[in-house]
Amino acid sequence: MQTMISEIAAHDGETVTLKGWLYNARSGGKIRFLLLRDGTGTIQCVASRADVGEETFELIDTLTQESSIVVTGVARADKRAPGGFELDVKHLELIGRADEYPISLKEHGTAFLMENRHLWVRSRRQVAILRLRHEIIRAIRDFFDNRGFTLYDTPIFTPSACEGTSTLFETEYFGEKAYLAQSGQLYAESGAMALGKVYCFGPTFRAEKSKTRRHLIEFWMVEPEVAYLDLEGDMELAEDFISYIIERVLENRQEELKTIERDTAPLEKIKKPFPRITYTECVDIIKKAGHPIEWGDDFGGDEETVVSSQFDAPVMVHRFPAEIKAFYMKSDPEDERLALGFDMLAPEGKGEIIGGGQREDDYDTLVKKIKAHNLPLEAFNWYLDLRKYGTVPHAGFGLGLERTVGWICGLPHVRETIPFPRMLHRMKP
RNA sequence: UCCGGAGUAGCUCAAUGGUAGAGCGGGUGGCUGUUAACCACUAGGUUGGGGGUUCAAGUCCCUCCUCCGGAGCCA
Repeated sequence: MQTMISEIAAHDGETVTLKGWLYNARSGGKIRFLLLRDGTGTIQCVASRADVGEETFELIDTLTQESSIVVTGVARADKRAPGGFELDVKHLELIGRADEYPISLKEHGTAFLMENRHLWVRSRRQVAILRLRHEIIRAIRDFFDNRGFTLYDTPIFTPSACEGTSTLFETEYFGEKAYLAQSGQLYAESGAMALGKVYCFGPTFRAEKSKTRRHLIEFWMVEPEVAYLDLEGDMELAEDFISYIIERVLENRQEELKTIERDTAPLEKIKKPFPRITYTECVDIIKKAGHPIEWGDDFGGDEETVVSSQFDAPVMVHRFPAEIKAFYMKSDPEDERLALGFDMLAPEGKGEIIGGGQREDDYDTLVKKIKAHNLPLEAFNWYLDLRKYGTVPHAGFGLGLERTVGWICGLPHVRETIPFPRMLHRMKP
């Protein structure tokens, strides 16, 4: 029977079998220290010539880093051991001898680590980050599932753009042009009219030549869409959503946060309600900070940081100029120049993690907006049907998973938040 | 795509235009409590590719490639 290293404390004094990989080895004259990892943790195994016998002792001296081994021995609490417990080895079996492992315990450059991403994921830090990603995904699903949302999977092959602005990956679909989805939103809107409250959650693709610490070419996005919801309700939903994710991570993943040396104080400070400020107020804040900006300009990374650094919690900026926002956004009835949309900016200068808002629900207005954005009307016939057959006010948003993971983990770059990041000019391994 | 920086041993980095080096990793040996162990010895190089200047180029010039950082666009 196999015992996982994370559960070793429950087996103090017992004989257990651990299965894993050799992380590091140190030797004394007649004693060997083997650091074993199994994906749940690491433990120091101690082997003496007298305990394991001549043959096994010599085998141990030939073990290379990352060789897979099965070790049986007695678990024992020991202050000298990293992790508090160690294993007195009785038997050791070599499963697969590793070739010279490229990733040593010393420092490496980013390029080298990215080229060896398939091996890099074994390292302690990467394991912790991937577990945090998993926790965040589970929290996302639980949040919506517990609130009566239905998962509504949207297609990845799509016949046309949903926003004219971003660049799409073009591919071929049995002789027809097809594009990889850059958002599931328009399809999710059809789900809201069928099921009331839905969300889609999947990979999305943007062929933008973006080369920054916040961009991936392929990234995961969760997009809720709710019938009979307005902008204010949408912002409340987003605020509850983010609060829930943070709460879950702090509750379940202290160990991993410690491993990656994340200071949790900024996360613990996050409490509802989140600040809500209008785009127009934002422009004033940015101007006062000495950045040149005019009403009507979109925010760059620096501008976002100026705004978000003024608050402990994520800040929601709403009512952007309609001109710089997508065609499907509803205009503010109190000021037609404004769109009923919002962005949520993460604290600590991590930038936009959510974009969303209320959708245009009037048929004629939507047709005008599609035309004004120079988009082909016929591609949106099905979408316009949603306004033709029982239109209702509705709203939703999209959350970028990798940016959220990067923020919560306190990482400077999103490339470590997904097992195999697809970036500009990098598709290997 | 634009602006900046960098490519030297498996990895991280040194080397005034004048004989390419260290630490780690690998190999061999030593050590009974190591914590990225330590000590000794040892192997390991077309200095990113191509062209040029020079008596002489890792070093200077041109060009291409790759990577890193930033900008724009966006989640």
